[in-house]
Amino acid sequence: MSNIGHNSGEAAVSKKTKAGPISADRLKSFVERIQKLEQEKKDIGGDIKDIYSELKGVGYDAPTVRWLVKELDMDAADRDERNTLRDVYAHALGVFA
Amino acid sequence: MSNIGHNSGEAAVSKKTKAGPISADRLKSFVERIQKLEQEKKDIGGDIKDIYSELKGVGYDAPTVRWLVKELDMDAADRDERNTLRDVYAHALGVFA
Amino acid sequence: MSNIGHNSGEAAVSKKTKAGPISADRLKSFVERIQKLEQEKKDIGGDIKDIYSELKGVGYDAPTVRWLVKELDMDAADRDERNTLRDVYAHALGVFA
Amino acid sequence: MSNIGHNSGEAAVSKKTKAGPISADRLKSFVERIQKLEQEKKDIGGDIKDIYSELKGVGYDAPTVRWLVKELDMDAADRDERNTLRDVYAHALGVFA
DNA sequence: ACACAAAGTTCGCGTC
DNA sequence: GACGCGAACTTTGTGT
Repeated sequence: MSNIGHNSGEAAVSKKTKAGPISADRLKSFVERIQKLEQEKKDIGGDIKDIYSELKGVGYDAPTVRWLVKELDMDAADRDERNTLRDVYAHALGVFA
Repeated sequence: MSNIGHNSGEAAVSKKTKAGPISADRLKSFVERIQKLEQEKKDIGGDIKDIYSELKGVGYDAPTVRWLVKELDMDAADRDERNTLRDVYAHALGVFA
Repeated sequence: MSNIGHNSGEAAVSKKTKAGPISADRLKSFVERIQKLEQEKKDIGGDIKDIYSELKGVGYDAPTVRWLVKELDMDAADRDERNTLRDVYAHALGVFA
Repeated sequence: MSNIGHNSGEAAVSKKTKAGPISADRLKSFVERIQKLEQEKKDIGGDIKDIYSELKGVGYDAPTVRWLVKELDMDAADRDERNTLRDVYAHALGVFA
């Protein structure tokens, strides 16, 4: 078997931990790239939040605008079918007449 | 004032709906600014996801890297105190000895 | 004041860690009560999921039913006002005509 | 039958909307079952929140207890492997030494 | 592998 | 001014 002295700890190792040579430099590079992007994403999130604040400050309703943005983001056909379906179900129950 | 008797629609109106003159143009402007930023944010989210895929492809464990990034994002002092507290509680229960 | 020289570890301790005598028994009791409730909550979640599966199995659309349940859970007046507001905004933008 | 010639809305109907005869009674039954369970779930959620309030009131740190409960819920072996992996990654980066 | 749904965390708001 | 409450966003897990 000639396993003397090396290969220690291979046998019982789960799939995850056996994942290969973990290069610290490579890991560091990945982490830094992610950190950078996370920061940008966070900044944009802040900008969006600012707009909602501003908008609310001049009398608009933020939740409604939020809803608007989401609806506009949807495909028109999908939205129509979804709404049709909702109507069918609501009428079946006799609610929201 | 000639407001006698009708008081048209003011009385029962809730705080939200009375919010003032809703300029369509202004609303449109707000919506578009938000849409633009949301798109950018989404794109960055995609980039981050790509990095995790790449990273996983070369043998790293994504959840662990995610954990790393989050830990690094914390203030060192806060992290230390949090960990100390966790140790105290765990030992109080006699678990994770 | 006679505080010279001892007082070890009191000064720099944050508000959180100074929180008083941590009784292991009491902590254990709290934890167990929470665990029990979490388990029940999880079970109910499973039951709900089963119903959606069943419902889907006989031809209903799960997302739509989900929407229905949520709408029914709302106060009627709130729902009406929300919908009115949405209409106003949507028409202001000239969308979803 | 008087359905000659129009075949109203069958042809272009998507998979979802063609889902079969929607019995209002059956739908109602499903909805009510879900509502009941959702209510119970919500109540339990409230109970759990109460415990955290109580616990905080006598000096315990809620986030730490939350963490404890979650850790206890995990399988011991999984937790160990997760921690090992975290150590490996942290040391690779030379952080949290 | 993608999308949907659930859970946890965090942020803003109203209250005391 | 702080605390508790509620909503919103993010992330994790699951089912297709």
